[in-house]
Amino acid sequence: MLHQSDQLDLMFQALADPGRRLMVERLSKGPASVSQLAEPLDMSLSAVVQHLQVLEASGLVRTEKVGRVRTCTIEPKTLGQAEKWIADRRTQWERRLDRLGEYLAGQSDKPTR
Amino acid sequence: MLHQSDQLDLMFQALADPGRRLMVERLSKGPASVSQLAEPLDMSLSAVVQHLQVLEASGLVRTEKVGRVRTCTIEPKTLGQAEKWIADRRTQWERRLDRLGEYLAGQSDKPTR
DNA sequence: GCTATACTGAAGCAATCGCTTCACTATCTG
DNA sequence: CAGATAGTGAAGCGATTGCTTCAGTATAGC
Repeated sequence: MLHQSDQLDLMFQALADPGRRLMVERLSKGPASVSQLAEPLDMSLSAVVQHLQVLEASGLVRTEKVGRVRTCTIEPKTLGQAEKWIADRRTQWERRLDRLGEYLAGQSDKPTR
Repeated sequence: MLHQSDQLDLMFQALADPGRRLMVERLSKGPASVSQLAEPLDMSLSAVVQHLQVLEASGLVRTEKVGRVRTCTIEPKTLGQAEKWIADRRTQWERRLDRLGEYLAGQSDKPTR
């Protein structure tokens, strides 16, 4: 079983590369073959396949081979997990700021008693 | 000037480490000193400082030194940028699925004419 | 069956990462 | 001033990354 934290490691690591992000951007427009993913990238096909393996291991992309072409699809659920982690931290911070604001407002309503 | 893509590289790279994520989680609850950030982590203070530099370079954390203690704060705006990139990809994919669904529904309304 | 296509796998290699230790510098506190 | 505290900086080192090339396999189309 894969721990939640390890999963996040793999996801963020996968997204930390501009080439891999480009692949994800391409896939968010619809499924694509390996060669289609490789086309805009200035590197060997082997390198692209290695990037693809990183994306697949992270769960961000699912692939299936039919005949000689491997078709790649985005996995929005996994993308959603990364999104949620970030959103949780951000909203936690913002709620803290709100509470702090209320506290300060309370202080100015009731000044040095 | 820092390109948008480079910025995302640094952010996702920064978030790809469990120790650094723990620091961000801690900071989302409120500002902290370097030693406070280090406390739950099983590594030298030097290592923590290095992680902190990664977080700072990514723009996710801002720090300020007063006297001998450096206080670290989260930067929710940067966090929001990473969140937005993910959300954009996910919703783009989901809109595509919706359009596909409508198309298929249209097909079944008007079957093999 | 022959050739082109679409990958696949392994080895190798330079660059970067995530630490460590050790030595050092400020800044409080009594 | 003497010590304790909080962090800084550099060197070093093994592991991981991001490629490359080269050699191979499995389909597809003629």
